[in-house]
Amino acid sequence: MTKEESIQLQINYPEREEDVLKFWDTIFAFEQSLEIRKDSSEYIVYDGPPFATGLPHYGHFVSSMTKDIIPRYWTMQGKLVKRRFGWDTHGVPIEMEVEKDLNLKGPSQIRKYGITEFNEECRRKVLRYAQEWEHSIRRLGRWVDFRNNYKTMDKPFMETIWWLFHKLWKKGLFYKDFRVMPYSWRLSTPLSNFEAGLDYRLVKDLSIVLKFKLKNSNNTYLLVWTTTPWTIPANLAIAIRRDLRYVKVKLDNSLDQYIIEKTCLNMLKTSNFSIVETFLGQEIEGAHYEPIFDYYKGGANRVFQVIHGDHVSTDMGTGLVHLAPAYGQDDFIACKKSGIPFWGNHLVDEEGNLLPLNLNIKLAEPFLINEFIEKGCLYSKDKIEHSYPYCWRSGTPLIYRAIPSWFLKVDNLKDSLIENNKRILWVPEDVGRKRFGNWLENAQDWCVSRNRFWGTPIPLWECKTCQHIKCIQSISQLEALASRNIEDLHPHFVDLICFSCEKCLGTMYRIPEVLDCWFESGAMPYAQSHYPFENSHVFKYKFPADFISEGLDQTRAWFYTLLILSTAVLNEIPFRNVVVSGLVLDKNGNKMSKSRKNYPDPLLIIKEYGADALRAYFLNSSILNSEPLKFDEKGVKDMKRLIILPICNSLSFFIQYIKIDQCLILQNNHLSYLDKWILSKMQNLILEINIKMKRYELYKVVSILICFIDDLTNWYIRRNRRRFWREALNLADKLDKEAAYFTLYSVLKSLSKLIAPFFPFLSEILYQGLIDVYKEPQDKKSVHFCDYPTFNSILVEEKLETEIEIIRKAVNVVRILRERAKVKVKQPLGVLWIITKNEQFINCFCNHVSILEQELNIKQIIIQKEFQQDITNNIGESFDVKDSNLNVFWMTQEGIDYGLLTNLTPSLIEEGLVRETLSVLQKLRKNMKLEVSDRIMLKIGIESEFLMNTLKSNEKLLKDELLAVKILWDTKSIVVGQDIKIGCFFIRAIINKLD
RNA sequence: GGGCCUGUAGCUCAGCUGGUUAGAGCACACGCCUGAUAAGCGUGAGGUCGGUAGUUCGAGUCUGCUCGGGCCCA
Repeated sequence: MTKEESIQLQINYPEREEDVLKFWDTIFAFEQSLEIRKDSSEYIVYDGPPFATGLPHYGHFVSSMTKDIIPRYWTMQGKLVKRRFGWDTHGVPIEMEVEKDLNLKGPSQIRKYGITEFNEECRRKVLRYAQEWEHSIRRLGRWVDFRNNYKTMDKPFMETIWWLFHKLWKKGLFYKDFRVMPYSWRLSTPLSNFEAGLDYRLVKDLSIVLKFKLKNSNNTYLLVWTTTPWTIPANLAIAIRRDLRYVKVKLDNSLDQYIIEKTCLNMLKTSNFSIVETFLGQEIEGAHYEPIFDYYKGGANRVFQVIHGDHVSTDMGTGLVHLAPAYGQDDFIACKKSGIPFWGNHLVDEEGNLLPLNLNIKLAEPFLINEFIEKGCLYSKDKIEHSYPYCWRSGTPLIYRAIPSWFLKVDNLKDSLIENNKRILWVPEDVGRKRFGNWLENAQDWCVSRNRFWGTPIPLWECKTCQHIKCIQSISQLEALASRNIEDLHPHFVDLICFSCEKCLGTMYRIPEVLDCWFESGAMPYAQSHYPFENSHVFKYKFPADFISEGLDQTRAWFYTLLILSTAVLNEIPFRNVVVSGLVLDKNGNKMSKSRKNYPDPLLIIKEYGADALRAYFLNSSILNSEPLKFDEKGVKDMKRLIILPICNSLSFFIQYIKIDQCLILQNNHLSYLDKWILSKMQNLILEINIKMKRYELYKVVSILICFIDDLTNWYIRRNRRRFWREALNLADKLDKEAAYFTLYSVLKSLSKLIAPFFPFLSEILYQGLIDVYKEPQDKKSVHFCDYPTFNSILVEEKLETEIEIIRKAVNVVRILRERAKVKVKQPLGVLWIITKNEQFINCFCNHVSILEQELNIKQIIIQKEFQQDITNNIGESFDVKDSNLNVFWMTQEGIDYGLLTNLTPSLIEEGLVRETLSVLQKLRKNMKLEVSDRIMLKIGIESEFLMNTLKSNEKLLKDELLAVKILWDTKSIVVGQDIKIGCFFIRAIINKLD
């Protein structure tokens, strides 16, 4: 590698990554990495399937990275880690998109258009970004099998879903009930909660307070608040909260007494009243009242009474809330808890007509108000402004409506869910213990049916005659019943199939609902292998997963459905370890949004800084500890600077000199103490990273790595440069040089393997660069085929590490002293006193006195227990201690006093000038982009006779250091060029490269 | 409305079980170093640790309340 090439490596690093991609292709690296572990035990990872209806965003990059690091790590640990990509293909997003594309509004139009055509359109469109996904994920460096992928719409996948459904059906875990859902009366269809959130508008609505007469009292009324008068005919109960304080008030000018929550008294239109009684809500719980309408009279035992409702608040209204379980989610839940059922006869039809009046609910409101007035039960009428959901397709206000639905009983699973969850390692712990734990504690039955078209049909056939229900568990079973082949399991195929009822010989039709697509992703461990129809013998090796990782938003989604299904079917945990990632926000902490374009294209970021820089950025944040990340391009740039470039530079440094030295014998018999030190540091790094990885604390890895890189580049390499370049004139020098090469080579080699899981490209570049110059017998074609480095305690030198730490601190202190004294490091100084009573420190400084002298450019270092002002050594010209004023700067740190003598002697000044000149001329060499081994001819022009003499008397040194074959001395004015400042003098210099 | 997370320097964040004078990186200013490094190192300025009330000899840390931000659920 030439200098030019090494610069290329840094500047075009992202292009080098692309070379690596090509290299991997040519050697079939991913396939090969699996092949070499084919006889090993498996480490199982599951891929949570994403939707390919949009391009991958940063969140996907984060989880793709995580799902790459962990498999790479465990592969290098000797496991076989198969990685299969999965696609989610069913659900609301794709149906909505296709509806828009085909300009269809709602189910009736879809039916008219044709479910077959609609579903086939969904099938065509759902994977249209799959290519882009594959490209992005490949560019990120993730190794995953796209070819052998699974899709939730595949026939085998869907068949397993049926089998699973049947299994739970047999256990009696499904039941039919109502679920209150957002409902568009304009389109006559329930909407998903997601769709309901699409169009919230600020609107003015009626806000009325009604009087409900308490039973068995002549004049006591409950004051009940509502903003939906049209639901009053469907009233079944009134909710209070047990813990709130209610009052009974008596109006001054009336015999009426009203019950209202104490802090809601301002809802009374008058202040002329007196409080008769104060009591807790629980005291009127169970009280019966007289309904305003009698549509539901006699419908059930427990109707028309006061019950507890968790949702009752005092912010608005009266603290008493009207409940119509058919038309409100809270209403339904509160009633269900109190044993008040909704039995299915609606007062509002599917088009939104209030049946008793045969008028649309909104148009009916004025008539209802009149009726309230006539019945004498309207207490007050107002308008309030609030936000209310509208139908995103038709623009009409949504209502809530009880829809017949199928539920999975979670209640009897709850204890097992909680127990099983304790066996899962969550990162971070709190998400599992608290967030997920609490969610499990309060787990509600899961509504698994959806009123949609593009999904896995619920495999239930119902007899039109006797309502008998049959659950189908396999394609062959259905084929037998239908006496024909079934090519596909989507509704537009299987809904055509009916057969005769085994009970009454009536005809059985499939129920219209499809399954919640979360059921499908939760069933992915079984369905991806078409278990148990195929692969049943290997399933036990594929379950549970050792590892999964997704975003925090999956707590109640994928993580939950995986656990529910595995608990229900096998009473097993579905995964042993899970890393929960946070959300990627834009630079300012806002949600990233495609339409606002408030973030840079991920592929452009990769093109600019490299995939490994992006990976390092994510890895270094706490996003893998579930915390949100404000994405900032600058952070990616920093990672390139702190990790990518130093490692590239270390490699090019090594290669540069080893190429010059040509013959190289790697040996380790003459290691210097710094060699031992960096090797020891490397062992610690190996140990720490392995610990973090086994705890799945990925977010702690990068900071440890950055410290090591600093040790390597800013101390080991910098301190040892001379060992690499100096000519080895005798055997000792030669052995020393070899030791240096050996050390740096082996450290970089270990580093390449160590970082391979995290930075697959950088590690490959490093590894290939190393084996290109020297190949060891155990070397592999790719770094990713290697075993992960293991900790070797024999190489650990604790005492040495401590000593170097002390020395580095001392160097820093004295640098500060120099700065305060305003003396550059280039200017040699005579004496440094280090005063300490600590024996350990004294030993340490004595052991490494030469390193201090070099680092600090000081002639004599005096280490003492007490300060004694005797300068015994000759430091060029001896100081006249008695006559001259010693100028000493002092500083104390950690019990050590440092005293820096700043008096300059002529010889010190001379040496400083020479160093200054050398530095300036080296810079000139560098600016000319000379190779480090290029010989030059130097022409130098100097005005000052003093400087001229000084430099001339150091001519040999100048020639050696600058690789100058010849130096021509001249007066400054003769030499063409810019003035260069040396101390208080000026020179000019011209460098000519010799061939 | 509920659960969880979060609030520390201009920005991004460390600060474990309470314990001297609250740290790092970026940015800024100044300086230094360089025979790999389009790099690196040092110094400086900058904070009533969201607010408040408590517990304590002692609170950024624990508790209550409160304000702001986020995610999920309703």
